Parts: sequence; structure tokens; C-alpha cells
Amino acid sequence: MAENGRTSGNETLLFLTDDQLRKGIEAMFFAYRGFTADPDRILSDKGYGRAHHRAIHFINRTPGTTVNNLLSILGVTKQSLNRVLRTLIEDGLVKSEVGTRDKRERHLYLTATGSELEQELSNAQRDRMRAAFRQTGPEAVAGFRQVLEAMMDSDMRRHFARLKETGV
Amino acid sequence: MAENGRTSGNETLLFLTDDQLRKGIEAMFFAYRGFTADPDRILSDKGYGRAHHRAIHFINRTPGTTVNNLLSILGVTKQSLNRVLRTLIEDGLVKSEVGTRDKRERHLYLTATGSELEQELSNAQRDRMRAAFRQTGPEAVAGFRQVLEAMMDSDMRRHFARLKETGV
DNA sequence: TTGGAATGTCAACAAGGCTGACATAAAATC
DNA sequence: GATTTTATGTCAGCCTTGTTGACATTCCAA
Repeated sequence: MAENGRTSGNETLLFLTDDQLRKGIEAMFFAYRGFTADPDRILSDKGYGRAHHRAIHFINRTPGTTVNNLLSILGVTKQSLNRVLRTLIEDGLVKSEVGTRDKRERHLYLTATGSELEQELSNAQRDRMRAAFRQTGPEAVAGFRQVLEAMMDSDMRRHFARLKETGV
Repeated sequence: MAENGRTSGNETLLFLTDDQLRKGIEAMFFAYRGFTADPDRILSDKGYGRAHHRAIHFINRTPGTTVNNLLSILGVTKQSLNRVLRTLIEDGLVKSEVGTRDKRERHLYLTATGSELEQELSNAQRDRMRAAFRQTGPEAVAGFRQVLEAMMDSDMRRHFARLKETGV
């Protein structure tokens, strides 16, 4: 057994028992399904998938971002991202502009149509998150955010922290 | 704009601004990657994927569960689950027993080998969760769990609640 | 000038979702 | 007893989204 909920100082930490940790794990599993359910529905109507949503979300968040930066945020291969970007560009949701300083780079932006879809997706996702936040209150929300941030890999935490500063 | 962080009663709810909600959304995205990262590494070494992990996890949690029950927890099609179960049974990680009362049903159990893998996976996942819980403290953990539960679809919340009672 | 970085593209493949169709056995119902 | 429904398995085929490997282009930088 890896953990019994007690520290060496004999202080009982009930929230660290295997049982509590398992509940946290299962909560993450079930909640993530809810988290993606609404956008998934909207996307599948339009012939897109979760990968398109992710690309659209982060292009919206950091307009003009390069492909490489997006790759490192999304953690996929360039071939995989490229397939998604190609369809989004073909469909006129994303535009790709050759860099001025460095012409190798492509800077990515949402078009008006792309922004519309982004709004639709993020409204749906925010609605659910808002309901959950409202229902549980600010202290729960603070805890929620703290635990999630502590659970990230350091690379992802870096991206998250950078995005946090870019407020609306 | 869908939300401005104020109620009709003019009470400012800073944690409900679009910006706060967006941070919650991005936190979920990045944290889920961390959440699955360690098991994914272990699984890919053995030629399995996340789908196998999910099956193994819930068979371990409710030994003797039927295929139908597992389907409803996992939210996939029987064809999809069957493919995963078949390989797990062939590889001797899961055993399937015909029901005694209802002989149409198959009851699923982990074998000793299956239990070993389950332990390895859940230890890895718990290690990360434990580190995050320890780092943030019991109040944050309580909030984390509350918000996640509020974010679930009602079907999933039902499953979650049922599993919660089955303590270790 | 040469090396390396950023990007794109082509091909092939795998996991794991999906639908639809069909088979079987057993339970439930009429 | 006959019929219908349920639980499960299986086959075939499709889609999305991930992977690796190979190769071309462009262009910055040493």
C-alpha cells in the first residue's frame, strides 16, 4: 500500500486516503465528459471534432500565434495539427498569414466565421461551468482551480500561467 | 455578452466573469492532460490505451459487473467496449463468467494479472493526485470535488454517487 | 556558404470512437 | 406454447485524431 492517510507526524489527513484519491480520480473522469459534452454536440453537427475546438480555442486566445506555439500548447504532432488547420483554413474559419519578420512562420487568426463558431462553442462550455461555479460558490471554485493547477505537468502549467495573464 | 459577473441583486460575483470561467475551462484542459499522462505512459508500453484503463478501472471497482452496466458507465457502444474487453480477456487480464440467475449476462472480473496492472495504473494516477491534494490542502480538495460533481451530466453523477458509497 | 529551424506535404498506420446488420440464447410476456 | 424483448457477441466499414518516417522548401543565423 502506497498511502494510508497518515503523515509521519501522526497527523491524520483524511483527504489523502486511497479512497479519497480514488473519488478524485473518478470525479475527474465523469466531469471531463460533462465538460466536453456540449461543444462535442455542436461540433459533430458541423462535421468537426474536439481537435478543431482546441485549435479554435487557442487561436482565439492568442491571435497571431504561430503553428509551433500551438503545437506546444496542444501537445500533438505537427502532422496531426496540420490536418485540422488545413480543414479550418479551407472552410474559411482560420486564416494563416506569413510572418513579416520571420517569413517561415505562419500566424494564425480566426476569421469572422471562425469567431462565430468560437463564440457558440465557448458559450456552451461556459454555461455549464457557470452553473457549476454558481452552485458551489467562490471558495469551492478557488479550490477547484488550485487542485487542477497542481495536477498539471510543468510545461502545461507554464502555458496555463501565461494564458491566465491574458485576461478579457 | 452572456455574463458580466453581476446578479440582478447587484452583488458582484467575480468568480463568475467570463474571464474566470475561461480560466476554469483552460485549467480543466491542461489538468486532464496531466491526469492521464502517467497511466498513458504505462499503458503504451504494454500495447494498451486509455480505453483499456477505463475498463480495468471500473471492473476493479465493481467486480462482477455486467457488460451493460459497464457500457452505461463508460458511455461507449458495445462494439467499442467489446473490442477492448476481447483483448483483455485474451490476454488473461479479465475473466468473463456467465450469470447464474440470468444466463444472458456476463459478469466481469479482473484476474490476478489484471489486478496487478490495475494497481500499477492506479498507483501512478494516485501519486499525482496525492501530490496535488497535499499541496493544496483539504479545503481546496473539497472545492475541487464539489465543482467537478456539479459539472457532470446527471447520468454520470448518478454513477459517481453510486461508486462513492463503495469505499475501500 | 552552410547548417539548422520552421513549416508543409505525402504516405502509411493504429487506437478507438461510430453505425448498421445479423446471430444467439435466455428471459419475459402474451 | 408462441412471441417479443433483452443481453451479448460479431462482422464489416467508416471517421477522427493520434502516431512515425521521409522529403521539400524557405529563410534566418553563424
